[in-house]
Amino acid sequence: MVPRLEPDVEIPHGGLTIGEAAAVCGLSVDTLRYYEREGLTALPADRAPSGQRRYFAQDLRWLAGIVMLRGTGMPIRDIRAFTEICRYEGNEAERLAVLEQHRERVLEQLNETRNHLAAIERKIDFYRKGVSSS
Amino acid sequence: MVPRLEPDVEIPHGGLTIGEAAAVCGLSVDTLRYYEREGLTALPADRAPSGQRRYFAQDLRWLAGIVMLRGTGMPIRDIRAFTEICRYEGNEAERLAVLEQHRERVLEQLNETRNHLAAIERKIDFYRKGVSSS
DNA sequence: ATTTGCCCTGGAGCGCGCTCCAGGGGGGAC
DNA sequence: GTCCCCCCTGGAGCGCGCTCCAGGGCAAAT
Repeated sequence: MVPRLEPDVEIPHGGLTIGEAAAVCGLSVDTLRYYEREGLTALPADRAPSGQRRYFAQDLRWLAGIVMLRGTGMPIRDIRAFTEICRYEGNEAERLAVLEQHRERVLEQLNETRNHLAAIERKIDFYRKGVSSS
Repeated sequence: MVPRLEPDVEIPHGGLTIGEAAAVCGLSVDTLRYYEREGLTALPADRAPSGQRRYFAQDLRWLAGIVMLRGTGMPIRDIRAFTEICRYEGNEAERLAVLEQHRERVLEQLNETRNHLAAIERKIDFYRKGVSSS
């Protein structure tokens, strides 16, 4: 299952079920529940009278953010910490610091990947020459 | 411990001990033994008469390759398979195919990371404006 | 009324990639 | 000799991020 972001999805009045929300953000139902248990959601999901979770636009937006952070390798525990500080207002500077620090790590990682990739491409070239000339 | 490649390292006549080799390629001693057990080395490492492993230039070059593949996210089992086919000669085309396929995956992953990163940077900009204007 | 399908919870299980440990063996420095 | 440090093996343990399961419920469709 590939996480993705579907920014303009029609949300019915009663909200989306967990299955629908999962489909929208490209996560599994189990993962969504797991994230909630782990404190990665701003608030526990709303419940229908029957006890089923219901997801609304802001939930999906938050989830999209989590998908980005996870997709760039931020560990669950760090996302939990970030979520934690996002619960209160007035600490935007702190949020900014977390994001900027994460950005640095991602850039480093991107760089390393590019270097490794270059090495792999050198190897590919090597084999291409060998294969084509044989 | 950060994996790295140290292409021109002086190798004494008797080869490097596992600790030295680990230091050179930026892996732990345990990891080196683990890789060998898992069949990620071209051949089991040479042994000194005492039974200790000894690493030579070609071992380090092979390990550097593994570091690149791991560093770009290739799973252990795939590296094992690749190592397997590299044990025989005459299947350079197959090796090439594996590397090219891996290259594709890495490029995809790189792209996704870049997209997520862009989203994170938009968020950063958002907070920067908010923070600086408050 | 029964079937079907998705939902719930708590908790166990799993695949990955190491990492650590116990128990033991050189082998060089002092 | 005796430290001390690094090496060996086999096997257990671990942190992560899910993923799956049992046992049960609601509710719309047939």
